[in-house]
Amino acid sequence: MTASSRPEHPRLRRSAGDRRAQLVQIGLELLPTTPVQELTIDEVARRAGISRSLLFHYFATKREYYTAVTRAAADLLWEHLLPAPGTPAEQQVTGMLDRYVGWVETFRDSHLAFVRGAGGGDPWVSEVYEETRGKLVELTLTTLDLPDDALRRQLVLAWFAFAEDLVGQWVAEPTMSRPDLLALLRDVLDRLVAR
Amino acid sequence: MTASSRPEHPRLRRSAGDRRAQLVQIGLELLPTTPVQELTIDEVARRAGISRSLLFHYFATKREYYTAVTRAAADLLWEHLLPAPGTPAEQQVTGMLDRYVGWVETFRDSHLAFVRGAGGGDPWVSEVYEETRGKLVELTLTTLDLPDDALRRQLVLAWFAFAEDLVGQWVAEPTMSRPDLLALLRDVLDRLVAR
DNA sequence: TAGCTTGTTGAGCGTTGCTCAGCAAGCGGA
DNA sequence: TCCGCTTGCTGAGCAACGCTCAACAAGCTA
Repeated sequence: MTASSRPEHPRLRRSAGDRRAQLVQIGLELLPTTPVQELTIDEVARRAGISRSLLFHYFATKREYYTAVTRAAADLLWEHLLPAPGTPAEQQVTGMLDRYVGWVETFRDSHLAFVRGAGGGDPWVSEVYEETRGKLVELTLTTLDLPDDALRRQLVLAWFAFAEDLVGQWVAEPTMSRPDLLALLRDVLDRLVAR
Repeated sequence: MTASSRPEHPRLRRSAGDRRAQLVQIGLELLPTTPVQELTIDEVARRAGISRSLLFHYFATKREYYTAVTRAAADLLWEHLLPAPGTPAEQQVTGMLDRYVGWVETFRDSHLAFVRGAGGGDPWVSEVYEETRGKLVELTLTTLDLPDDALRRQLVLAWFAFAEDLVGQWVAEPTMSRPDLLALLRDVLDRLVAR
C-alpha cells in the first residue's frame, strides 16, 4: 500500500499532470506482478482512488494507457543503462552490460514480461520496445567506434536477443560467475562485429 | 470460408475426438491473423457452427483451448524441422536451418506471434514454447555430435534467440541472399559451441 | 457572489469468459 | 417398436471488463 492507493476521505482534486503521472506510476508498480496488457482499468482506478471514468479521461483507451506505462518503463531502462558522462570509452560497453545484468537481476519477472510481452501481438507495445532496442544498438556501435552499417546493426540487434536470452537463463539459474557471464557476452559481441 | 465454417442446416453431431480436432484446427487457421490469446470463443464457435457452451465442454477454460492450439502449432513446427531419416549428419543442421527459415518466410506474422507471444506473460503458452526449444537444442547438439553439457545448452538456447531475431529481421527486409543468411547463422553457431 | 473551466463521478451499454439446467441424437436391449 | 441410457449439444443468464455520456462540483477569476 503506497500513499497513492489510500482513498482520501475528502475528494481530492489533482492537476492533470499529477493525475497522469500518478496513473502511470501505479502501472509501473503493478508491472512486476502483471503483464502490461492484463492490467485492468478497475484495479488501477481503485488504487488511485478514482472512478474508472476518470482514467478514460486521461487515456482514451486501455491500450493508450498501458502503452504509456510501457514507454515509462522503457525510459527508466534507458536512463539506467546510459553511461555516466565522462566514462572512458573503453569501459562504457562493459558498464552498460553490467548495469543491464543488474537491471534484470533486480526486476526479473517484470523485465522478462516487458521484453517478451513486447512482441506479444501488440504493435503499440512492441514499437516502444523496438525503439529502445534501436537506440541501444546505435549507442553501442557509437561507443565501440564502429561504422553504423546495415549488417552490423542487424548483428547487434540479434546479439541483444542473444544477450537477453542468456541473461534470462543466468538469472534463473546462475551457472557461472557474474564476471564470466559479462566476459562471455562481451566476447561474443566483439567477434560478431569485428568481421 | 472452409467447410468447417459452414453452418449445417440439420444439427450435426460429431464424435468427441472429431470435434476437438476441428476446434483446434480452426484455432490454427486463425493463428496467422490473430495472436493466440486474442482468439475469442465466440469467433471460434461461430466458425465451427456450434454454441459457445460446447467449446467449454471440450476445453474447460479459454486458456486451455489456446494452449492446445499452441501445442498443435509447436508440433507442426517440430515435425517440419525434423531431418528426414537417412540424411547425412553433415547436412542435418543446415537442412533444419533452411527449413526453419522457410517456415518463418511462409508464416511470418503468425510465427513471430507464436515465438514472441510465447513469453508474453502466459506461463502455459511459454511452457509449450520452451519445451519445443529444448527439444530442438537437444537435437542440434546430438546432430553436431557435441556433448550435452550445461554451458553448451545455454549457448545454443541463446543462439536460437539470436537466430529467431536475425531471421525475423531478414524476412522483414532481406538485406542479404538467403544462402548468406544460412551461412552466417551456421558460422555463428559453430563458433559458439566450438569453444 | 457569479460564472467559467475542468477535474470528476455514476449509471449504464456491449462484449466476452464461463456456468448450469436441461434438451435431443443415436445406440442397445427387450 | 418402444424404452432408456449415454453423451453431444444448446440457451439463458451472470460477472467482469472496456468504454460512453450526461451531469456534478472544486477551485480559480472577475
